[in-house]
Amino acid sequence: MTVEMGLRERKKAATREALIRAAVRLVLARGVEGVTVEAIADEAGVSPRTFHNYFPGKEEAIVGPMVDGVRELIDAVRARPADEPVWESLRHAVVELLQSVGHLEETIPLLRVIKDEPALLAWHMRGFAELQEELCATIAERTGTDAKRDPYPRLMAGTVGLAIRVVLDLWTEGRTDTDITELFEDAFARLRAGLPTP
Amino acid sequence: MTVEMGLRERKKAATREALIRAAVRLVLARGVEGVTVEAIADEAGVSPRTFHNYFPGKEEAIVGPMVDGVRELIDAVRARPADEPVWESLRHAVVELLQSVGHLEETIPLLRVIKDEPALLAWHMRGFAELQEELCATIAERTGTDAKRDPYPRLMAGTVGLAIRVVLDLWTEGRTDTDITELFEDAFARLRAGLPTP
DNA sequence: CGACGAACTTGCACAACCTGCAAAACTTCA
DNA sequence: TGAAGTTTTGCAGGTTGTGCAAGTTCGTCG
Repeated sequence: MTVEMGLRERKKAATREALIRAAVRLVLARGVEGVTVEAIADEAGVSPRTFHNYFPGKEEAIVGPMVDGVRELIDAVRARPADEPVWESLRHAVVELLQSVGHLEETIPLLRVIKDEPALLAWHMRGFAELQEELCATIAERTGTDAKRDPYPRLMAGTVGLAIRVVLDLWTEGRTDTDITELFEDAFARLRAGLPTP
Repeated sequence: MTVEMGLRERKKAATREALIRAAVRLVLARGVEGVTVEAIADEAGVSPRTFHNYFPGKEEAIVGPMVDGVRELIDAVRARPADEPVWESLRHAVVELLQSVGHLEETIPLLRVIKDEPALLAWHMRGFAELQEELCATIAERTGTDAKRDPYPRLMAGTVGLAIRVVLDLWTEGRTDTDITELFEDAFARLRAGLPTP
């Protein structure tokens, strides 16, 4: 995947990474209101102006990890064998993603902060919307449907997004001790079955 | 519904309404970037400071109509007979809402602007997230499930939200000439059937 | 190697945003 | 009418986000 990036692009990626890390760390420590763009830039060792070359605002940087995760999911779906049923491709890709989630100790508090802060939640949701749009395109491609007219690929993409979101929510609230993968499999299966009353 | 509000509250509601109208009109005319809070406040006949007493930023005002629509949906669901199956209550409530949508000529362009502007899309999606949370509570109440542990009410609320969003998207892009209500019924039915391949 | 062109960083300036605070205007109720 | 409570408004001040131009670093070709 990471094929021979020149020093230039490596540096750029590193800066982006550093900014995201700094943003997340500071927000977890001081809360969203207690963090300024200047502080994040400082922590990452660049000027505030440079921060704005990477992100329009601090929200985008904080939500950064999620957006990156989204990219991975899309790639994972694309990497599945082309003759596999779409449902299965999606299920496998999500499970892979959930199992490879690092920083669990950091992810949960971050999700909590996001949920509590309207501005963060907004950008987080937008990230999901983006995911669904790309997923939709991928699905349409696979199934040979027309994403512009047929509701099918959109509904499918939305269903996957929904399952992920619900599982993440439940998991974040910590009311369940079930494994997150299992939680997802359950939710996904229910949706595939038309959500029968339990 | 509007039960005997004193002059005070009526004025407040009117101001809010005026601000939303002003915001939407200006945005449709000049685009998001071309509109300042000051201009919106001017158009509505109040001071900029007053604008901020009602909305934290212009995004919230622009997305206002959608949020209000959400409230109506929740009320409509609550108004359905308690012994009706939840699926049916939801379906009826949404259909009622879709049929009572006024300002069609204004709604479509507004949705387009929202879709194109990241900041607006973000707040719009957040509005939907709010909807789903409230819907979830209502559904949990109806079905006697525990929204904190059981994925069921969340999945159901999410499914409804998904159907609405997909239909709105398709409709906004204007690629279809199907009636929006019919579009929704179709999407909803598919989801209830577990989204079979067409 | 060396030097040129492209890309990235930075400071500066500026307009807009948003919030707290206190004074003024208005509504409510007795 | 007058007291109590609510809303509007101006002001002050910190934060945000972007365009521009100058400086710096990287890639490449002679």
